[in-house]
Amino acid sequence: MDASLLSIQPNAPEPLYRQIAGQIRRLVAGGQLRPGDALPSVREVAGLHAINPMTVSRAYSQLEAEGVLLRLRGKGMVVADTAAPPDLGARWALIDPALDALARQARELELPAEDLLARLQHRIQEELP
Amino acid sequence: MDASLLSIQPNAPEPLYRQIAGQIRRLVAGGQLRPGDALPSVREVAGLHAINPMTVSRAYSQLEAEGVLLRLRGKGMVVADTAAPPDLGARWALIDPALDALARQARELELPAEDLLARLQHRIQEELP
Amino acid sequence: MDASLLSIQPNAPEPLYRQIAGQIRRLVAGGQLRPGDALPSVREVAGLHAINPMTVSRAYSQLEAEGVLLRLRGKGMVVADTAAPPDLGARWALIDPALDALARQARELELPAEDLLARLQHRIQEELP
Amino acid sequence: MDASLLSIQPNAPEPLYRQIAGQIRRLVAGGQLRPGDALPSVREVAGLHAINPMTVSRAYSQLEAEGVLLRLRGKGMVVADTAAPPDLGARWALIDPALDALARQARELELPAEDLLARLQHRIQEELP
DNA sequence: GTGGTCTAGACCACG
DNA sequence: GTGGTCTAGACCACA
Repeated sequence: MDASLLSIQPNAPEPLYRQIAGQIRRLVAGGQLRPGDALPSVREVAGLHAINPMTVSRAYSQLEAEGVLLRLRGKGMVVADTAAPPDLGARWALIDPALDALARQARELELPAEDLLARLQHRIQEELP
Repeated sequence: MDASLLSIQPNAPEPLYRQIAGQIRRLVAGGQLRPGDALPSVREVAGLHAINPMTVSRAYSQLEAEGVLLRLRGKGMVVADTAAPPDLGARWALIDPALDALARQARELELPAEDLLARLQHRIQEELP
Repeated sequence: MDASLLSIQPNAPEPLYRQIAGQIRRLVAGGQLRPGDALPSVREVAGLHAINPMTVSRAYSQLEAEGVLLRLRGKGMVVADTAAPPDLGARWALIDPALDALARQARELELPAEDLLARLQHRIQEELP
Repeated sequence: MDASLLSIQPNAPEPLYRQIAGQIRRLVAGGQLRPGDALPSVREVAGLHAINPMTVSRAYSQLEAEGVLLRLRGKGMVVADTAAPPDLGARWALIDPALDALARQARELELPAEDLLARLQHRIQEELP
């Protein structure tokens, strides 16, 4: 996996280490990262995104505690063989809070569902920077 | 406005005061709360949701500083006359971060856009508890 | 719970934060810390043992992730209600690795079991500093 | 000495090289390895346990520096003649940290000393895999 | 008052 | 080369 695939937003309210952990967790759950795949080294991610190595390490450690990643001593982190295989239910569960938040906000703002869905579709399909 | 309309989730990662402020901000932007409308008292909200009154007060103060609410001495908080009128662009801007987060997560999880849109539509239209 | 009950050995091979986490985990499993009991604040433990607050915080965070502790916002950490009640099997499981290591080392050193048991009994019953 | 006598646990928290060094140190102190006895080659140990040869070499080098092992050119490592003869005090000293850790953990878990001693006795006497 | 996050930098452990 | 641990210190978020 390439370190540049991670998207870090320093000004977001979500802490950096949780942004990283969340992305990797979803990439594993979605099957874009498979058991055995190597992750970019702590120093590589930290250097590329100009953040502290400890911040990256914290994300990795948390995922290791969850069983998502495995630490190969002296070699780095890989996706664990024991990581749950992509399971549709689990994937929906991971996105559910965000879905819920969006729906609630749309109701509060009285934004028409039709327009919201159109915007979301466009946002999903657009090319990434 | 009735205090019970606020939805507070103590275990969510989003801080309580920001949950409260965000909801009120969106209800005003969406037109469900109009200039002059009274807000429930700090005590009422705090008592109903079993949270610290200071937390509610902090949300109100922040909205007052933004010009969304007005503190009427002896009468409590009301929606300010100077609050920006419901503006479609502003409303979309308020929901944009959530929209963006959802789209990104869906891509990472490789969830089909079609299913996501269907779920969102259902979630928006369902009755609230 | 009193911060002075924690025993920190800076020169042990086991990292400080894991020493702390392990002790609390065992005190909860053994019933000496019960659900709802408050833990000493990060700053208190750090100050008393002359270690960095972050080190203590790391132990607490890990136990929170395990479900042993609960973070009461603005009030500190308490033993979680959902923490497993003292279970004899679980307690033996927690001590099993140490038991195993001791037995193996005794065999390698060809130390007589009788003497080892006598020493252990004495060590368990002796007064603590 | 046969390489298969070494017990290596890759997932234990104790580093591999220290597992190896500790075992050999204890076998020498206990008299199961005597001065002049040959040790299995680095390659043999590494191959059998599927670990990095450098890890084995590091353990050997450390023991050589301690005076426990001697590097005979062309013949491999042997137990040094100058290795301290089995001394009862030294043997107890080697096991003391483990004894201490076990006692402390038992107290924290409030496990009865009687049961602990019984389990330990059973564990010492049982056959090894 | 509480805990959380992040940084910069040092040093260690491991392969 | 890899990750881990710890520190000192700054600043934030929350109640």
